[in-house]
Amino acid sequence: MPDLPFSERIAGLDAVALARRLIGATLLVRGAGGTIIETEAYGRDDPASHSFRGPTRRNASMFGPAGHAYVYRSYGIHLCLNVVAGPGEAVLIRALAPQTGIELMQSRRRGSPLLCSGPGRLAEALGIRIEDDGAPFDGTDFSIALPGTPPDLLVGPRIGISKAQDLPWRFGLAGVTGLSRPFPG
DNA sequence: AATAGGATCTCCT
DNA sequence: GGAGATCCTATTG
Repeated sequence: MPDLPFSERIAGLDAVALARRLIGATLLVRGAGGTIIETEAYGRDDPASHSFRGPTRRNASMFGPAGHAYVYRSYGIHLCLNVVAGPGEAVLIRALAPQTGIELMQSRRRGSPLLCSGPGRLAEALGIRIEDDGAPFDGTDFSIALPGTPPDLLVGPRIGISKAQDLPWRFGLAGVTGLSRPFPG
């Protein structure tokens, strides 16, 4: 049984479906990574999404092919890593359970024990660069392996947004440490 | 434990 | 000019 490419395995999923599917997946970026334990979905007609007002230079890759990266600069300082779903839709990767390349990630994080808990920390630990915007998850530099069986999910409202705060579009892996924040409830 | 300020990019009004 | 899908450090209760 040949593996289907990642882009074909997620074809047709909207951001919410992809955000749920990515929990428990293994993300590797140039030899560093781990298990995805926290994601958020951002939709096309979603006031909290960068795509809400249509394409700009920054968000162009959100309107590009599904299964590629959308990397943007946050608050002028940090980078954040997303996986593009349908047109204008993406999934923000907010936390990993580190597994591979831990020493490399520790050195990039300058000894902080919080390696990959939070989108900015995760991007720094993985060595994400702004030039990675638009890169495919095809095994060249970026790869994602989806989990065999669906894990138990935590669901809650998204973090750090001021609009559409009621949507339960944040997802987490149940029973783990390392989430960027606890889930309510 | 909680709060406040700084870093300084991209888009919007 | 101001806000934002953030994080770190310092200071206060």
